[in-house]
Amino acid sequence: MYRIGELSALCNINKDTLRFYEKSGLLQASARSSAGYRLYSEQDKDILCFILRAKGVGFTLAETQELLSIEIDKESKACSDVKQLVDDKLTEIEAKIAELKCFQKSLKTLSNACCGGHESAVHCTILEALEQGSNDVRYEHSVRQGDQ
Amino acid sequence: MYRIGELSALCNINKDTLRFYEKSGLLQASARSSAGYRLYSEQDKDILCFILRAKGVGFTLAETQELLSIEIDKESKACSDVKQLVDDKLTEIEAKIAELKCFQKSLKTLSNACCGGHESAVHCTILEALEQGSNDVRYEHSVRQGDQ
DNA sequence: ATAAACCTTGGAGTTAGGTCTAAGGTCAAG
DNA sequence: CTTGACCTTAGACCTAACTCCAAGGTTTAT
Ligand SMILES: [Zn+2]
Ligand SMILES: [Zn+2]
Ligand SMILES: [Zn+2]
Ligand SMILES: [Zn+2]
Repeated sequence: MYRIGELSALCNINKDTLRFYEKSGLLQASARSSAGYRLYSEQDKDILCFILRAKGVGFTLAETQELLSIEIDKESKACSDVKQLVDDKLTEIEAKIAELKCFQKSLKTLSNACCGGHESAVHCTILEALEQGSNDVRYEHSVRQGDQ
Repeated sequence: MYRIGELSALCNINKDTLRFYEKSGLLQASARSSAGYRLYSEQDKDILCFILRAKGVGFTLAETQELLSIEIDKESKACSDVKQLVDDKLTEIEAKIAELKCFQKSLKTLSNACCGGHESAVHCTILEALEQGSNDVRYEHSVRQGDQ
């Protein structure tokens, strides 16, 4: 059995996080010492690793909880249940990627149009674009690109 | 001059958000009526649009504040100041995209290995991968892929 | 004159995932 | 028998960007 400090060191996670997971219903220590110290079994450690791996592929704690409840009662659950969680997450992640790529594209356009020099920002195309929301970004200050 | 409800309708934003922006130091109404109602000028509206556009390319309110402080005092600021903000944001966004793509790749691997059928999840490769963290995902249940 | 629709303020609540603090109990070494 | 490292709890605090609420004042229309 591991005490909280041992398990946290072993799995490279904050002790408070472990207590937080307990409070959140993700991971209960399977025993307590006579003094009330949490005692984690090998199986508890395995569950923690499961949680950390789920987190490592992007699942929230609530989703991890769902996965865990399937894991604990595998026999009565189907592959489709598990795959659904993964595929939903994938859809969500892909939507986020799309949004970020949209930001990226806009930012690149802004960055490319700005000379980035030490001239006054009075004619900065970035500021102009944010003022007017125009998409026809023109190059400013008659400076050739490529000096960056 | 616009009252808060007019400006919020015009720019499609919650009135509370406008008050929140004021409290955050982003946008002050340039006048108040005798009854204490906020009165926004055309210029205030322009600043709000600036804020919303900055938000639209991924800037946080704090970053937008920085952009705004440059915008307000353009003469003494340089293009490099503005471009730096954009490029820093771009770097941050690209890091996030990279992280999400990593999640995406892992999730795709998991999804592809799972049959997604109505068999019991006892031998589900997704659960196995999360239990053991193995990367050698094998296909389960001897089911051919492609029936999805 | 009264109801509906508007506005004000301060402050609390939300989500997610922790992180930290205070006040105190326990355990092993020297 | 004391020091230091460890553990306990409840509960506050953090970020970000809102969103909502209560209690009350104002404006406008009928
Ligand atoms: Zn320039
Ligand atoms: Zn510029
Ligand atoms: Zn299967
Ligand atoms: Zn499966």
